Amino acid sequence: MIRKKVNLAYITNDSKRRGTFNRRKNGLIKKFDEISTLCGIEACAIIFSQNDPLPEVWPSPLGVQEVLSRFRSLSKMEQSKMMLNQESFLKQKIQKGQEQLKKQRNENKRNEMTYLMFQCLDSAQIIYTVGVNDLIALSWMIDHNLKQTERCINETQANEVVENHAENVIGRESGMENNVDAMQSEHWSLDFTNNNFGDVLPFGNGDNVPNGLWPY
Amino acid sequence: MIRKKVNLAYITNDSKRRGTFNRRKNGLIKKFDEISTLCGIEACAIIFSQNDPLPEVWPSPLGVQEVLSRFRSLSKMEQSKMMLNQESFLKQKIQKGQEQLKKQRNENKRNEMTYLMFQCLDSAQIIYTVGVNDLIALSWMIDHNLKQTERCINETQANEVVENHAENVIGRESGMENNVDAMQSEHWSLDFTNNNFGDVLPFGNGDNVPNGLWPY
DNA sequence: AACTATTTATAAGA
DNA sequence: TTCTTATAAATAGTT
Repeated sequence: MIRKKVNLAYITNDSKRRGTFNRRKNGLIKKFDEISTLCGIEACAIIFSQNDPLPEVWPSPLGVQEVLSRFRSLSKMEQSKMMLNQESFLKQKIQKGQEQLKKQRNENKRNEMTYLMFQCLDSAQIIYTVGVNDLIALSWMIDHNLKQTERCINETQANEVVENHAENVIGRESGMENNVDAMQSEHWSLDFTNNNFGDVLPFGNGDNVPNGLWPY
Repeated sequence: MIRKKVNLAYITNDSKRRGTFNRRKNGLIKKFDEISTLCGIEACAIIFSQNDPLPEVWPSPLGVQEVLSRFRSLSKMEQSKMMLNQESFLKQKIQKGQEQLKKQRNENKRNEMTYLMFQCLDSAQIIYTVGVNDLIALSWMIDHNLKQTERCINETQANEVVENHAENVIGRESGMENNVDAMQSEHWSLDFTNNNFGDVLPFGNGDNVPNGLWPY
């Protein structure tokens, strides 16, 4: 059974590599069968193994010849266009990768801060080994969470008032509001309008968090 | 979200087909990247879409050219060998498919009969719309299940006698045995040594069920 | 080759 | 188009 994600690197163990090659080659060929059936397209694949001089081909030696002749019949213009496509494709891929990296860093940071926050709540004291930057981020996050909580409460209050047309719930709600006020007044707060986390955490915008990336 | 297994047939809806094509093409290319990284092999793929005259290629237009020249440099002998490989490969595939079909039919029959059996237990009467062949199969299955149950009970009895070194459990066990005897004597039974289900249900062997296919 | 715990791919919806 | 999510399919490591 699979015990972990595959490590995407050359498999040095010979028998493992052979096994993986065979399994994945079969999977690949099955996928070719499927896409050509589902989408009615022409395609071909040639896969050399490390040992066998004869390659595995799809759909068949003759089918490969047919696709190859269509491929070779592409005009020079089309071929150079294909090159350009390839180039822009690669650039696009790189850009996409960078965006995903940024996103992932953001999520990692968020998870770290959440963990830290719960650690603090647990031990009821700040963890002294974290750096000042993380403390700032943590504080910002607590601040943000509080504001969000308050917004939630206000919305709930507004809805309940509308739904009930009555005064008998106002007392309880006011109590909740007061609790939040108390929490906020006790909360250690910093000014986050200037910081140097722009690349990882989209601070510096107050609550105008761009791209929905941060904090939730 | 996926609601059912993909129906492996040409997708007539244009936009769905395009979507599926793009998704699967990307998956395919990812798999090529992976197998070549993991196993360090040479391979190439050319995938024409239905609309675009330019195909998608992997690993790149130049990479394709390299693999193609290696492919073309195969000797005539190697090429004909490849053809033969293809032929035996297809034969093997057909045989495998037929075996799986047989297996699946067997399992389907088994499930049907189990369902029918529970229907009968539920309504306490035979379902009159089933054919005589199914009734025979059903009866055989009930017969087999009873025998198996009896074997289980005998084994349990033997084990308990060994484990307890005592006589105070024999009474209960004898009672159970008697119940089974009673069930069997009331059970409508047929002779199954001759029938015409050989292809789907491996009857005709008494309890010598071949290949572990039937009944469980 | 068969099994199975997991990971990965992916169809449909938002 | 991209993201989400439920589900199907692939597959790594074992037997």
